[in-house]
Amino acid sequence: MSPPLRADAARNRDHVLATARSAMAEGDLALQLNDIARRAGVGVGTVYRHFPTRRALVEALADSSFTTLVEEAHSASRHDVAWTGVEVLLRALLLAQLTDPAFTEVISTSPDQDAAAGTTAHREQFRASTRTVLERAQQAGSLRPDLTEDDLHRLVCGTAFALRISENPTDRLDRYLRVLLDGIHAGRV
Amino acid sequence: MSPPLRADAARNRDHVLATARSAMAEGDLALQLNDIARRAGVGVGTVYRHFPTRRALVEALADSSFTTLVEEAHSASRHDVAWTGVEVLLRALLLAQLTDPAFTEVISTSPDQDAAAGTTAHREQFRASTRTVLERAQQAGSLRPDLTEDDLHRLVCGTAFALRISENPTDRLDRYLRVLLDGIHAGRV
Amino acid sequence: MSPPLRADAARNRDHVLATARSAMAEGDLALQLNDIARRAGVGVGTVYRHFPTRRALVEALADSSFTTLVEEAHSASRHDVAWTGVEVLLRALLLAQLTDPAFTEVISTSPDQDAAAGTTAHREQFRASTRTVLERAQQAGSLRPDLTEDDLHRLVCGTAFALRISENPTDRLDRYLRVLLDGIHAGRV
Amino acid sequence: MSPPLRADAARNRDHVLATARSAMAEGDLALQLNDIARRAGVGVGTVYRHFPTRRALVEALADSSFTTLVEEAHSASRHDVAWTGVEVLLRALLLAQLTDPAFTEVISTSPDQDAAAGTTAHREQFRASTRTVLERAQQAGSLRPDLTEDDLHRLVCGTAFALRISENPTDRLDRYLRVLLDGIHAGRV
DNA sequence: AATGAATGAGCCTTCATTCAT
DNA sequence: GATGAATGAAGGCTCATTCAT
Repeated sequence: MSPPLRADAARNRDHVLATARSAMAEGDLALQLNDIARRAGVGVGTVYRHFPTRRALVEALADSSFTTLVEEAHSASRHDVAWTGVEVLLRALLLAQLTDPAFTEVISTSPDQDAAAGTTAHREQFRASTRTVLERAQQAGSLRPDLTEDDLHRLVCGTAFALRISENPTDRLDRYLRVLLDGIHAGRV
Repeated sequence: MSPPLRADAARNRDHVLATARSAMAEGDLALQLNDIARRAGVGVGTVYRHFPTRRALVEALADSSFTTLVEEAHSASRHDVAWTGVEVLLRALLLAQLTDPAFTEVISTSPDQDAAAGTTAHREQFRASTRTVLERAQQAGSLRPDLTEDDLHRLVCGTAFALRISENPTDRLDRYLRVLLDGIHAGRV
Repeated sequence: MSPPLRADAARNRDHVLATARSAMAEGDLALQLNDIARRAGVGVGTVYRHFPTRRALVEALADSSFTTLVEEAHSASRHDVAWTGVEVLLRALLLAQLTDPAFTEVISTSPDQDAAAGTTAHREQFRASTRTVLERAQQAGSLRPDLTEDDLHRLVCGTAFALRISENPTDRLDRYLRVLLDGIHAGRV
Repeated sequence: MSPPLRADAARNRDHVLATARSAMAEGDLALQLNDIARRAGVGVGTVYRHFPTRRALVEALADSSFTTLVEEAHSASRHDVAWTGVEVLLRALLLAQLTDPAFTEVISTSPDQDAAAGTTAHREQFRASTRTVLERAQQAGSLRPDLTEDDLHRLVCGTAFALRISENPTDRLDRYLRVLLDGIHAGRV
């Protein structure tokens, strides 16, 4: 659709992205375009050219996490054991959120009016895989039948939130994930 | 500690609080002191006198939810059936968050450097009750032994988050709470 | 409606107005609020408090010219000789435009969505007087019958424009005004 | 003076001009070079190469109106009836302004420091014809003797302005032009 | 010649906080 | 105590112009 970027432009764009990623990693979730420009040693205009809004930048940052996740979700949807698919999928989604604050923002938020095409596509693909995973597990009788794909999605976001407000998120990851998995398992109902 | 407020000052304070509560209820989570002052028909200075920081105002707003919750937690800690205590406590904590955004902010956040005495006290009392509830349930064998009081606390905040990013939080409350309760129940381990 | 300004606030407001008037007189028709603030030695916020938009400032600037003009127009509408009323009115309107660029902007422009109450009132009063002047002169047979009050209004704005793009506006004023007056006199038709 | 343009360059130039003309016709009087470039599907650099300043572009746009006008003015200067020459000339100048905003900008403005050769020439030719028309009419006793060519010029610009700030310029053209013509006719003095 | 990415000054506006009245 | 005017740092964004490709 759009022509490939010129080499120098691409380099700039990547540099801005890298800078933004660092900023977020350091906990600066505000991600102000002016600030990123300054940090990247680049004119504001350059940042605005590549990312007309803060949201556009966030989505671009989230892209790689999203790509990975989409693949993981797809393979999760083909696991021999349906329930294992659920486990794998949820862990992947949770891990992505612990790792990448930009991704967390995108995934915890309703789709943007004018999201990048890529983001919309990823979302759609991920939803599809999730739906498959969910249906298989429900048919296998291992997943509560009263949960929808949206529910799963949000419950994982909630778990990620619980981890985020904790001191050592990574240490607790397995425990909290286990709680979630046990909670959604059908056995108990 | 501080002298009782003059009657008119107290009236002002209450009015500001009421205004702020309305604002938050309407979804204005920014809660700008200037804005509140204007809405309350009161000078900015007045707001600042009573609530030197935004956080102070938020804590004041959260106070009544906190008071209620502390009572509920206390009575939960005396339930005949330990597990029922857990259920009651968690539901109360969850409900408070769905109802009162100010409370949500306070409870999802590490204690403030210079929090109001009341807030600190409430927090402590609530922690104590929670601890009791938790220990009783763990001794009764109904609650996973590997969960601490902090874990419980955060898991509920996570569940509240999951509800908050949903369309009709109230409709889903019971389902999500059930997931959480099943997840933390010891039966499965 | 709004409470009277505090003394110091009023002083500030006046100072900003004076600064803005100077700026315009010096030919700076852009009238940027930041710039005015700097020139006035006042915080930007102060300017914005008193004049939330550039237009509000312009209207405030135009106010005194408008007040004078409205009076002149009113007395013009009571002249014994209807045609003299026309002459007086048009000269007054023309002069106001040569003297006050802010007034020129307001009067050459369609009424603002949210104009100050004063501006709207002035406009209305001026229109009314103009209408009277016009009707009397038309009934006396001295003014072309095919001209409306809007036409008069705009023709004067046009004449003011002709003067503005000239080197020595004031020197030409009488000549251009004469051309206009002769042009709208009925005698010739 | 400058070498003839390469064919493709000429095509580009024309295309930019056409785009700019459309933009102005649509009421975009700002005429930002960046914007024009984008609309024309051409690099900014290309626009800058052909038109180093906004003004240069405006003058280029005005060129064709100017050419036509110069011819009309010339033929007006040869009318049998001197006064008719005045009528024809003024109407032509007025019409050009109603039709072409670029021309209006050029003609209402003092000659540019570094105007294109063509513009300067056109101006000169137009001035010459106007002077002729004016002198003949004054000698014939039909035009006020106290008007200079500059006066005529500006009075027409003023009339154009009056029309421009009106709702239906074209509907009023004849009336306003009549007012002007009657105003400058010598009969009345 | 053409391209269009980059620049960065600079305007607009908001808002937390202070302090004279 | 209450008031609300003043402050000005700070962030958002645009756009004329340059220059490497």
